[in-house]
Amino acid sequence: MEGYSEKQLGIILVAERLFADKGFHGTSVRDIAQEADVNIAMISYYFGSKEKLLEAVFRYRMTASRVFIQELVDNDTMGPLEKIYSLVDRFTNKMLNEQHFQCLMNREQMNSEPSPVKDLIWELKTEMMGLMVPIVTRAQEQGIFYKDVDIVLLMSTLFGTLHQVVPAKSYIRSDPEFANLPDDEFVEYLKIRVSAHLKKLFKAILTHEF
Amino acid sequence: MEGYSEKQLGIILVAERLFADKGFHGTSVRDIAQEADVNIAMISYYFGSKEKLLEAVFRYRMTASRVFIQELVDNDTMGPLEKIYSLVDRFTNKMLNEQHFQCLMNREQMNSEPSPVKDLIWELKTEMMGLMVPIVTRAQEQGIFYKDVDIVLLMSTLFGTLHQVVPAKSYIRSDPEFANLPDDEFVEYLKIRVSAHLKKLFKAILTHEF
DNA sequence: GGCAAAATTAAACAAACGTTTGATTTAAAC
DNA sequence: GTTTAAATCAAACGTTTGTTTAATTTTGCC
Repeated sequence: MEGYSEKQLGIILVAERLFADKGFHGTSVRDIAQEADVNIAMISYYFGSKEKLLEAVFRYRMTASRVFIQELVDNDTMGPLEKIYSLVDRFTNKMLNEQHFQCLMNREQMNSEPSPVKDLIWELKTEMMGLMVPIVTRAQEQGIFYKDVDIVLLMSTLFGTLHQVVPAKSYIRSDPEFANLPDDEFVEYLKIRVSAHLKKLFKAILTHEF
Repeated sequence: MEGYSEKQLGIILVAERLFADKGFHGTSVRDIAQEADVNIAMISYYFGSKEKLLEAVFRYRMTASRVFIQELVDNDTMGPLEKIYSLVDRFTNKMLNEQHFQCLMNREQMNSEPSPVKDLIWELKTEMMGLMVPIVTRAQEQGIFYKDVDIVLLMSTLFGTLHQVVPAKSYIRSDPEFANLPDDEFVEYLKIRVSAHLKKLFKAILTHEF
């Protein structure tokens, strides 16, 4: 299914960024073609349509997400809290490395009409839940985690916080403290800060310790 | 500045819903006109343009948000934790009562290009922060709240979780447990559940108690 | 009733949209 | 070198877009 040429991948990455920045309908195929430096017709030629291009963007990133989840499942040597920490760490990294795609996903999940893309998001959410729930419930049965935890909403807290961080970036950056910090360094700083915040939150709510 | 006729308000509310459901560019003025049962020209006639209509939607909801914030500031008889609880309660209610607008705000804050609407969102965020920070820092000085709290990210957690709840609604609802619960009752159930989750989170992280 | 302002309408506007066409170039295979 | 398929292109396609026009109706006031 995969195996994109350099040109095709260029289109996908440009589309990802523009869809994230301006929305699907706010981005014209001419915008994409111009920024990706290809002829307009190539988009239909390669992907069939603008809609299908959006799906291609999603499939491209979501296969990576699947691998990502599987790695977490396979690594079964850690204790529950370490597992949660690792999960938080990796999600934080993923989110801030894939800011455009995460914005796009945040946008698309709000659409009211059903679509193949919404189905993909739903699947991914279900898989994430299937990853998280067993870790927590097993630890609860072992008495390591407390029981009065709303796992579904805790996932909403995790993803909600991470999604919120992207638009909050410019807000946090407006602090003169970060005035002349290069953008990539600021992102690295953010990763550490966000991950620490989330770990503290999860530890407190799950173990009642600090 | 306010004082909309019934017809104008009808347009604003329809636009709010459609912008939230399909995005600004995904919604045509013809869609709005049809659902609001007015002639297409009335939108330009009343609001000037589609863009200005979006701004009108924002101004309409945000004046209410300002009042909302001021009420919280004025009510100064509570202790810090009660204040946080009240804040969580009211934000949860607001979020689930204004789902369309909150979706819309979530969408618009992601746009890359500056706009009057983005400025409004920025202002509101700043005001929210100005409300939250004094409550927490004062309680920290009094030794009631712990100091190792990232207030900015805690706000991201609050709004992120709440924003995430709207798209998560259908996910939670898919549980057979809620199969034949009327939608408004389900929303009331959600309010209680979300508010309880957030209070637990805030109490744990701020007071180290449960 | 008559008048002026506001509200409402159908129709038309140019611009932008996603997509397709048909011709042309490039690449690969024999 | 010829042939065949893939890639690329400018141009044009028919829609849909947001907005405006100019005519008509409704409204409020004297």
